[in-house]
Amino acid sequence: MTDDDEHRLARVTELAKRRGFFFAANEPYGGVAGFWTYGPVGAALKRNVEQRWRERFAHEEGHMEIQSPTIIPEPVFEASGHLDDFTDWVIECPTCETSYRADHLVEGTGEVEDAEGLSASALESLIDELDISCRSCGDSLQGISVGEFNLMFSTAIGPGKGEPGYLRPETAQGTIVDFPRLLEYARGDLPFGAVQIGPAYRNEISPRRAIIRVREMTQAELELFYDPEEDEPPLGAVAAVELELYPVEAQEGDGEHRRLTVAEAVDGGIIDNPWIAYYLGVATTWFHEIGVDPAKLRFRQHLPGERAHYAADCWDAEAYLDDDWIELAGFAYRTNYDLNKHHEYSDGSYTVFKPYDEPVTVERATVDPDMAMLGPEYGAAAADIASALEALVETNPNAFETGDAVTIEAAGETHEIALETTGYTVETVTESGEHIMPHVTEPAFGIDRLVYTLLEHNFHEDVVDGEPRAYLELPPTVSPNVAGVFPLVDADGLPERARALADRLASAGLPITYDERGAIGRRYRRQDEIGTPFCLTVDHRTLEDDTVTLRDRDSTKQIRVEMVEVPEVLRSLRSGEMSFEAVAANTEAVDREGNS
RNA sequence: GCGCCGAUGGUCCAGUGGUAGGACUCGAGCUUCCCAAGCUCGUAGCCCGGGUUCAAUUCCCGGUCGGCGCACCA
Repeated sequence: MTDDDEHRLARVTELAKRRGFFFAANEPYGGVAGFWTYGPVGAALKRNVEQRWRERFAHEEGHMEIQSPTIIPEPVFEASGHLDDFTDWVIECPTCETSYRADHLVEGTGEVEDAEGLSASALESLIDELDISCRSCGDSLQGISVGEFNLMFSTAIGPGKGEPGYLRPETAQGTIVDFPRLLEYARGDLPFGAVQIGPAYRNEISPRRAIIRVREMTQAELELFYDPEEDEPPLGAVAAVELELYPVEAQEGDGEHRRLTVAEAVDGGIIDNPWIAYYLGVATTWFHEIGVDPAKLRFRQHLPGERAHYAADCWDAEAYLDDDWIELAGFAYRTNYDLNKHHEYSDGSYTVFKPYDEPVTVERATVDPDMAMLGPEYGAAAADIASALEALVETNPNAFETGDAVTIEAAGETHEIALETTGYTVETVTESGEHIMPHVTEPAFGIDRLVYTLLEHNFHEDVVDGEPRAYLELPPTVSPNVAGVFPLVDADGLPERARALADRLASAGLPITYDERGAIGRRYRRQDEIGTPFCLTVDHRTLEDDTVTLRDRDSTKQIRVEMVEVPEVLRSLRSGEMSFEAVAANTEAVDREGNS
């Protein structure tokens, strides 16, 4: 094994730049940190990863896919909590210029819990009162002002100062805010899911490590809306999937991973939310299929203090990359937090009508205050009195059953309201169902990190015929190309035959690349480096019997395939229906010279 | 944001106060003809701005970008 775990980030990044996976954007102008361009093969790889995700998490689950805007007006984020919770309070030591989160400093004294919600001035006075000093140089931070830093990119919508808006920090909010429409398309029925694949933006303080930590990323997020009382995931489908888990109790305890099946994790109470358990099972299988190394994948539960403001529980899928566990996806139980907030802040209704199995008949006390009487009598207080009556009938309908008048407090005074003025009645109503607020469980994937993971986990070096070789062991379902098509030599009419084959494959929708330049070995190596799983070579024997050699990237073995069968063979290799070994089992093997 | 280190062809590096060299890659040709062979030729570079200097890729200052550490990662 010549694989070397040293400096993998540097070597993968070098390969990525040289072969066109990704490179820093806007380089001719010096570039700005955290923005990357996907080159020709990188864009193809990323597109394939997105497509595999779409197939698994939207199509196969029967969910809808939408696209919402990336710019969202401020009120949405006021409701969602991002405006407050996405803002950090920052204080900088004037002596040594170290900056801190002001709320963390205050919390660190043990005097105040949860200082995050405080205002800048409140934090400043606390810092003064508690006489907090710089952890780094020890100088006092008294009298230093607290500034704010919001991780959302702000912008202005429309001319002039415009309406304040932000680039979305997650695709989720765009999906959740349009819940009322989505419910309509789901024909009012729970559970249903809506997915979105697209860009999200975070003004990271410190973008790092190539495309691992960026300011513009692509997310693939699924919002699953369900009734927590009734709806259950199809756990049976993933019950036997083995998960590498790192729950809170392990992180705080022995530090060991727990290897459990989905069923064991649910039954053992390790994973509380069954939907999260279901998606961890689905994701595990999917990660393995697209080329994440199973030995370098785990699911880590968020520690209580680590969770986002909207999450009741959260597990991250983490990949071991560059000597570190890096988050690839988050599986969050968002409860009804977001829907509740939008229900309250917006004009929309974020509830679902759940019919009962049988309609129920109930007696209900109601009031219908006679404003024609109350208005002239009480003037400005009339509206408050009406509200008080409505509140009273809900909390204590008996108050309307005794005597000819009810006594209520409104606008700071006590009033006696005649029973007939209240419009009090007890009616018999038939209720056919109730309005409930769905809960949301959200699998959210960072596509860029996943693409990087595939490169790093599948990067290998070996020796073929005495020459070192670098290759990417990408599964055929995600590799940028499925095959390279070559003439063995640039002579004897072979290029024409090879070109015709390439054209035919391209017409059949197969992503292939044609190359006739340089030595054949060099062409193989070039394809190895971009992860092309197969190469087809037209040689002199092709002219006699219409067969070509099919070379396997990982083993460098070759077999001969009938030219007419090539499109179907490649298609089944691409889709994963057939492995190279399976194809080779019924096919003539050939040696390095292409001979039987 | 802070600190340390770095930035030279497409890639990886060497080097210099008088505008640079190698390896690989890439292109043309010869040769070879199933795993980065060989030969010839060619294309192509000193991150940006300011300062010092007759002269700066080189020295100084600032910035940008990158790596690492700290902080941050809703």
